[in-house]
Amino acid sequence: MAKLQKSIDKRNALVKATIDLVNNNGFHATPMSKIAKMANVSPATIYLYFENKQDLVNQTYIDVKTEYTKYAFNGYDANAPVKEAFQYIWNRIADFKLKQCEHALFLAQCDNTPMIDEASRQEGIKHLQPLLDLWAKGKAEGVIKPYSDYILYAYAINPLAFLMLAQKRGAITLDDTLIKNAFEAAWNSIKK
Amino acid sequence: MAKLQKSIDKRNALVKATIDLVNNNGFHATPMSKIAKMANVSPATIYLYFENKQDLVNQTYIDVKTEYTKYAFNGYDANAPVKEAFQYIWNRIADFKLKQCEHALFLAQCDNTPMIDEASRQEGIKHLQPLLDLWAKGKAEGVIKPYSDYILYAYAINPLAFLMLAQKRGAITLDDTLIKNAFEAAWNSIKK
DNA sequence: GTTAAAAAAATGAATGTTCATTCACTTTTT
DNA sequence: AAAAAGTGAATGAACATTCATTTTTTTAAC
Repeated sequence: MAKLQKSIDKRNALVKATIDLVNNNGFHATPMSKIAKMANVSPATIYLYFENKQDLVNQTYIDVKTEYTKYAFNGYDANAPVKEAFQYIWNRIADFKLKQCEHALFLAQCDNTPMIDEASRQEGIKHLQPLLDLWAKGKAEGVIKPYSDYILYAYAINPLAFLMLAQKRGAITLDDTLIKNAFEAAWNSIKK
Repeated sequence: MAKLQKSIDKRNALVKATIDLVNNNGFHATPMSKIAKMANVSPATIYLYFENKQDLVNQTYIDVKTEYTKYAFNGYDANAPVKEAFQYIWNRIADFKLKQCEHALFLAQCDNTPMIDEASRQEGIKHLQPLLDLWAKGKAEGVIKPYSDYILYAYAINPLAFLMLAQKRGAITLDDTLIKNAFEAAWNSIKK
């Protein structure tokens, strides 16, 4: 009850500031005081919304992961043919990483770092279920190679993270042609 | 002169401790005092070998990256046919990530984090030149798709990093079959 | 070879700073 | 006027780095 009365805007500002600062400096190099300043609140206020710094970053991770997967599966038709369905999800994911680059980078940092609690990491994985279901269906139909989900993910989805990073560092520019090529490569590496 | 007299063993112990602790706690959560303790030296001794903490981690990154690429290209014949040559390098890289898992994880963390100086990152990239040369040759011969090096890397090499991470977290076990499949997927995604 | 003085390397204990978190108080909302 | 939300200024712990000494190694004279 008390919690619901608190301004959701403030929580959002804190989460946003956390993403921004952690992206640019890393978790341990972003002081609570800076997060507070960027969110225009007092440091003490953070503790009204989050237990402590670890909780703040865990919740931020879950928030962003949820946003990511919601976007990825938004409008997705689980009954469409496998390739079509996969292409839909893949494009949504690419789109997310292109448009919400900062959020995607934050997730990459969380996933490659001991920054997040194991529990939160597990929690984050669950959100991908629809994609795993699609792969199961594709394997059953003999359309997709009988690899484990991890292999499929490593070959069909994860490369996008690398491309985002390369773009962020100014090494490439992700235009439509490049994305189209990347999808073909992704599909080819998992289709039977 | 003075520098050469200092024990190379101590430097190595410090680098090793850094890898271990940064892997498990992240850069900013590993105090110099712990690195010193693990390397069996005094905190002050670190400053005889490295300018400061940032320098220590930069040098560690370069060290590991050098070791990685040396291993990857060891015994490599640049005149072999493209697929064969690529398979050789790919297998060496997979081998490295399997056998030197901790080092591979350290590199992944450095590459996805604002932990390393941009200069050291650039320095690290140079070491991959032989692979880029091979791709250029492959493209010229029409054996490899005309994608940028970043795309090729994203699809053919980077997935290995994801698989290592999955293994480290206990989600999969990388056996020979799995590696063989992964190579086929890698090659298929870049071959013309 | 032995030895002692000089140089180099190594150290444990400061030093000063930064930071997460708390607290006593104020402002806003109900 | 009571409750909730918010605050700026402590508090105390952790940490990177430095410093005054000590230990080890090197040098070279005998």
